[in-house]
Amino acid sequence: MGEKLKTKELILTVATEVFHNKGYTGARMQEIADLAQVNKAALHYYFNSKQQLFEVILLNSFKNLFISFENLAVKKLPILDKIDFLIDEYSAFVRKKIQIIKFILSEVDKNLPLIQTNIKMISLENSFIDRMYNEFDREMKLGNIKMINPRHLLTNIISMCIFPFIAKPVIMEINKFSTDEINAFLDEREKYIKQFVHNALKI
Amino acid sequence: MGEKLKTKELILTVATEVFHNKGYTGARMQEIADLAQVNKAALHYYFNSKQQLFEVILLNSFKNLFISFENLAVKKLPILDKIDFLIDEYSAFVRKKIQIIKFILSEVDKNLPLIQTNIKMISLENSFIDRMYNEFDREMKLGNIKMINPRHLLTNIISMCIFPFIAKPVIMEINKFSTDEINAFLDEREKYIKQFVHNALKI
DNA sequence: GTCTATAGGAAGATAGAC
DNA sequence: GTCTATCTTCCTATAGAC
Repeated sequence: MGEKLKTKELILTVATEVFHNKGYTGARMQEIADLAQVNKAALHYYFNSKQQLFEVILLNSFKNLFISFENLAVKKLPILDKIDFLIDEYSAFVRKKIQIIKFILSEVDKNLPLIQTNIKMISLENSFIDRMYNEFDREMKLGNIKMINPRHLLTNIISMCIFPFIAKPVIMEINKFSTDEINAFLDEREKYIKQFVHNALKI
Repeated sequence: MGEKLKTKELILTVATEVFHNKGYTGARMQEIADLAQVNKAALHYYFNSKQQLFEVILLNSFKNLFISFENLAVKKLPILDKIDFLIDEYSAFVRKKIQIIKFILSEVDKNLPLIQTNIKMISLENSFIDRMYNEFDREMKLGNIKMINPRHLLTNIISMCIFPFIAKPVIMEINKFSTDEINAFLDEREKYIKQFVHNALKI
């Protein structure tokens, strides 16, 4: 039984890799079987169909992304320092999980009902997001930062942290960057995002 | 001869639609033929292979996106008003071209050499982007707005305008928005992006 | 230039031996 | 539980008639 669980998890691991890299329509059951060093029949034995295997992986990926997000350490810091900390955490997160983020963004549209019916399993009571909104609200009312809709503030920060990594090759072409230059540009972004957000929020 | 050109362009039009919606691996030559009301053989007669048809469409799409970007009206306005104008233009642009933007972002990675060898055909001398950078520089030196690396400033603005539309369903789930709520949220974003950028740049 | 017919192969899925 | 062999369907591409 130990061995059996191992096989199923091995398939899931390599299938995750393949789906993340190729997307649903680009993924091939044969490639997954080869990488897992099992036969195609084993894939169907454990997961019934490509669609069902994919759904397991999409939901896992979505949950992982959510949980990573939720588990961002929330140190007790002055609000602007905390925002700096968040920008560092988001940026590190994006660098590490860029492939999953791209996968989710490209597949989520066609599978929204699936995600919506399964999302409730993820506890979202008093979530990290809600706590951030509350904290933004409190600090604004205390007069520590400028007034701004907290949801748009967080959306702005996340957009600035994630989008350039998704659009890396396009930004590269627009700016006529070499490979070294685009990488240096992405590396220095945290500094400029922090500066930008500070300027936007400081009273 | 008139009719022949028409057929080729008809195929190109419907193929563009299909590739934009399904991506390369999801697109089917049969579907393109059906929508164009021609036979599959006609597709190969005009474009030789799926790959070559795709490459024509990817390059066209990339050029169109570039050109739309370049052709943004550059009215003579005070810098902060001009930035407001740009945010409006970018947002309208994203709303109209979201499908192309997603297509480019998902396909550009695997086809970077193709794009790089063909990008030179697009004139980029004294481009819109470069003129914006120069204008940002000038206004900063004049003391009209705060100092910030112009490339990061433009990247910040574009990220805030585009990313929420790409991540629409994810933002919807994170915020527990209904369909109406997420649409209202996206509609009101321009206002908050402008406010945010103003706060970040005003001396 | 456009069609029918079909080649040739790859894909997902299943039956049945072990 | 894992395999080989095979089915069926689908896909890209081509040959050849008109």
